[in-house]
Amino acid sequence: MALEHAILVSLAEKSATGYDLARRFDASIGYFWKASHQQIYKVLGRMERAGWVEFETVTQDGRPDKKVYGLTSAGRDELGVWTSKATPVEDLRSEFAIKLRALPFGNPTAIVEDVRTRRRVHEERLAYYAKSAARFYPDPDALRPDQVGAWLVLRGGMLAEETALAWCNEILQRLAPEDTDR
Amino acid sequence: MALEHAILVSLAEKSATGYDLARRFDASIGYFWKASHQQIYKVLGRMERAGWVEFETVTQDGRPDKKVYGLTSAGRDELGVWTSKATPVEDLRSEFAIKLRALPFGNPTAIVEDVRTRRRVHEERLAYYAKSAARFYPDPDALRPDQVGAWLVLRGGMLAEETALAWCNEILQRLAPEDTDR
DNA sequence: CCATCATATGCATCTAGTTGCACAGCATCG
DNA sequence: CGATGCTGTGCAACTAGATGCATATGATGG
Repeated sequence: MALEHAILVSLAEKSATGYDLARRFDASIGYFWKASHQQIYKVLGRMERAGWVEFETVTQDGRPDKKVYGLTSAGRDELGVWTSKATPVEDLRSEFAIKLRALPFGNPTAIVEDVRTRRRVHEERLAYYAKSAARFYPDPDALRPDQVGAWLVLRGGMLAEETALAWCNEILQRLAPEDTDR
Repeated sequence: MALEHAILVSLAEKSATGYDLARRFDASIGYFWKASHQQIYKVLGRMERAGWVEFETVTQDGRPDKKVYGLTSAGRDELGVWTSKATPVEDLRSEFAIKLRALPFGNPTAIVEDVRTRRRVHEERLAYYAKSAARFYPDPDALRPDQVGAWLVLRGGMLAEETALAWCNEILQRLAPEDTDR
């Protein structure tokens, strides 16, 4: 039920087409919640029928017509209702953890190799978030009030990637201590 | 596709009924991968048809009959194949992150209250993992080789909870600095 | 005596999300 | 000149997982 609300937030920040939303879900919000354009169109239709959003058809020349969606007052109300309810704490769900448990029954060298790959991915993501942070929030102690939420989300992403990285390093230290792994 | 492999690992450790597996998924493995008994029975059936597991029916008196499942050699092979392939790095997916982005459009006091609740949950989980670690692995520097995987998984859980906790504290420091939040 | 819990297995239904495919025009690159 | 990519919207089929319900027996607790 979170995609609905992710879209509400995104449209609250700025009206957009399904296509625009799909691109936002490839960036910014999408760092923490992925969605395909197919899924977005499907949910937008449902939200429109629920009266949370409405659209205006814009004719373009040279390009396909588009539907620009915006929030209705019911949509804004829903954001108030939703943020007033507690969000259940997510359960951990890591396929990789299962793989670690499979160590005694599987292919340890391949698993170590996998950890190295994963470490690289987390390093890249962390670097990317850090770059975004430096670019959009050069002075974190002087944020505009409307920036605080997005900043905290970015911080969450950085913390998560740092932790994932630290975990990879702990694993490598156990499983391949002979290698210089840092 | 991970539940199959979680079950394979669990059965590799020890043969079990669907009911037993469901209980394991309420504990140990289940800290990192939840599954309902319905889902487990469904997947066990599929795995049996695929030839990865086989069962022996055990008649009991006073209790319902049960099917004790164990790995076939094809099942053991599959664990080898699976651990030889890279596991894609999971995308972050946090409904709570969306809620943070909703700060300017929602109910800030309720959100702060939610963060406090979440902090408590993460504290409890961390304490629980730490207790398990102390109990089952009192000396982490002298683990048996077959314990290393499970230990590393537990470490991953602890790191994740510590990070979630740290994030909550950062958020509270921003949104409710007047409170003593530690 | 009734309710609930533990053991034990499963079906039916629904929803969110993935994957594949379709169509249409313009721009850009080789 | 052909291929690819961008803009733009969507349907169809499928899968994993969640939720609700069914059934059977024995033990325990109020």
